[in-house]
Amino acid sequence: MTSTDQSPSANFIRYIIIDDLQAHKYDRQIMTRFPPEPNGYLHIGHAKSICLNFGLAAEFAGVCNLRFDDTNPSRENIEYVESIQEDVRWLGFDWENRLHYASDYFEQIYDYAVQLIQKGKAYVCSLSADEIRQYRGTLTEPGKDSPCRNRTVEENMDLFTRMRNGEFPDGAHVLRAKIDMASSNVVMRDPAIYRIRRASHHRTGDKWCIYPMYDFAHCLSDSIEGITHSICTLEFENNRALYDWVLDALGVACHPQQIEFARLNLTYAVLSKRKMIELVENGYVNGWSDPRMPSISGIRRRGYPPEAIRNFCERIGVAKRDSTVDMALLEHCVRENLNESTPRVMAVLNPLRIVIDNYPEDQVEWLEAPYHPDNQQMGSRNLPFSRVLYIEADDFMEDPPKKFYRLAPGREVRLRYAFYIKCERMIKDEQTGEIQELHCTYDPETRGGGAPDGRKVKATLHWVSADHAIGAEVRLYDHLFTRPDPDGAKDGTDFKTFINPDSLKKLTACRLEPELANAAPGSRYQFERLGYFCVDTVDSCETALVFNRTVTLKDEWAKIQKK
RNA sequence: UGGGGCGUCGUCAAGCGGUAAGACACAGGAUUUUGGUUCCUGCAUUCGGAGGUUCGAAUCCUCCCGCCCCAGCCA
Repeated sequence: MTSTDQSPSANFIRYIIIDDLQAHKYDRQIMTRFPPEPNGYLHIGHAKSICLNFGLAAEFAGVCNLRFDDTNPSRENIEYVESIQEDVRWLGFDWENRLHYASDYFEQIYDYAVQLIQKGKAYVCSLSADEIRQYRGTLTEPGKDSPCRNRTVEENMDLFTRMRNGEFPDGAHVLRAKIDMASSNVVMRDPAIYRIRRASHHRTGDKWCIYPMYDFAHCLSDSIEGITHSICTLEFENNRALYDWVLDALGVACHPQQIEFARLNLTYAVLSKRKMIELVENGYVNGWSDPRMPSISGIRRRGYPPEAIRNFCERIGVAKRDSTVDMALLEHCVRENLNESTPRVMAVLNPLRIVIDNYPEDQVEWLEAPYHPDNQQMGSRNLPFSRVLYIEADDFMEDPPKKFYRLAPGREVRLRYAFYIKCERMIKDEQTGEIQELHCTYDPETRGGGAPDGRKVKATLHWVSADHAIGAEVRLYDHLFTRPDPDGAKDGTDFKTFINPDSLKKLTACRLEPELANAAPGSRYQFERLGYFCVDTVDSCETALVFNRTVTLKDEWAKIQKK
C-alpha cells in the first residue's frame, strides 16, 4: 500500500466496529473475510468488497481471510480459484496463511447437520423440487408443511446417512431446516440445507455426493474461522434471519455479525456476472481480460494501477442505498495516480509529415527532455531532432476556427523541448485535397523551446523525428456502452443494443520516440498531450509493440469542439 | 397485495435534535514549454412529500409516495 492511498472516510460499518471495540465485544482481534464463489472472474464490484474487508481488518489491527465458497461443484472450477487469488494479490492484499475453502469444512458442516437432526431441527424431505416449490407458498400466502416434516429423528438420521452414502439418486431427497412454513420471510420456510449432487468437486473429488447449501455452509464457515464481522451485499439481507437461526439452533461458540452494504454499480458498464459472461461468450469483447471489461483482469491489462482502484473504493464510500458511481470518478482516480507516477514520452498516433526547409539535410541534434515536468528525480532522455518530423494530424488545420491555436498556415508554434516552427506551405493531394505534408521553417534561436526575444506562441506540439521514430500499434479504448445505464432502458431494450461500436480503435501507423523500443510489457507512460498508455501484456512483443490507452488526458479542446 | 431494506446537490456521500462536510462532474478565473498538472472561485435557504412534537428537526412521531431485494435442491 502506498502513501497515495485515500484516508478512510466515515461509513456505518466502520462505526459498528468502533462501537464493538469500545464495548470490548471480542476478546480477540476482529476478523473479516472475502468469500468469493470460484465460478467466475472478479470485477471492480468485488474490488469494493475486497478493499472493504481487507481495509477494515488492517485499519483495526485485525485480519481478513480469503475463503472460497465452493459448495456447488457443478459450477465451480480451479481456473477461477487461481484467477481470483491473482486478482486479490494484484490489488495489493495479503491473506498470508489464511487461505480457506468451505470445502475444508465439509466434515464439520456435516456433523452440524447431524446435530440439527438430532435436535429435531432438520428433516429429510422427499418431495420433488417442483413439489417443494409448490409447498413453499407465495410472497402473500403461507406455505404448507411437507408430509415429511414429522419424520422421526431415527428416520431422518437413517435417510441422511444413506444420502451421504450415495444410496439415492440426485434430487431424491434434501435435508431441510425445520423452521416455519408460514414465515413472512420466505427464506425461513424450511430451507433446504443439503442436496444430493453427484458432481466431482475441484478439491474433494468424489468424496461427497451431498453438498451443503450457501445458507448453511456460509454462516458455519464464518463461525468455524472465528469471523467477527461477516460483510456481504444487500441481497443477503433476507438471509440474515437464517444465518442467525442456524448458529443459534446449533449453539455455536462464535456467532459473527452479518452486515450488508450496497454493491457497486458503474455508469457505462455492466457489472453482473451473467451479463459479463454474455459479452465474453458471444464475442462482443475478446475474453475476460479485454481492456474494456470491468473485470480486474481487464482493468489490469488496460493499465489501471491497483493504487488507483483502492483509492476509488475508498472514495465511493460504503452505504446501504443502491447507487451508481460515475465512471468519471474511476477515471479521475486513475489519472490522479498516473499523473504523478508515469514518465512523459512523445508518440504521434496519426502522423502528419513535416519538412523543416531551413534545417540542414543530414543534421541530427539530440535535445534533452525531462521525463516528468514536476519531478526531476525521474530524469530525462535525449530526443533526436532532424529535418523531417511527424506531428499529430489533428494539430494542424488549414482553416482554423477561432479557438484553435495549434498549427495553421503562416502560424508559429513550439515543438516540445525543441524549436519554434512556422508553417510556410502545405502540399495537398490534387485528387482528394488531402494534406500530405507541411513545409515549415524553424528558428535556431529557440533551441529547447524558449525564445530569447521573448515572443510567445500559443501552442506546444508533440512530435517525433521521422528517421528515428519506431512504429507501434496503439489501441484506443472508450466506454463499452453508449449510454450511462445500459440496462436501464424503460422499454426493456437489451443492454447489448447499447454496445459502443467505437469502443476500440486500432491505430497501426503510430510513430514513437526511439526510447520506447525498450518498453517492457505492462509499463505505463504518458504520451504527452494524449493520455496514459501501457504496453499490452498479451499482444506486444519486441518487434511489434502494442500499446493500450488506459485513459485520455483531460481535454479542454475536445470540450470546446463539442460545443 | 406478505416480509426485508433504502430515499440528503447531476453522481457518490458525511450528518444521529443546535441551524446542510467532502469528492467527482459542471461553470468561471490565475499560472503553465502538455488546451495536462497546480491554484483560486462558484455550485442543496434545503434533506422524497404532507402533517405533528420542540425555543430549535435532514435528524423524533404519524401518514403518504417512490425505488431495491426475497417464492433455486444458485451464491
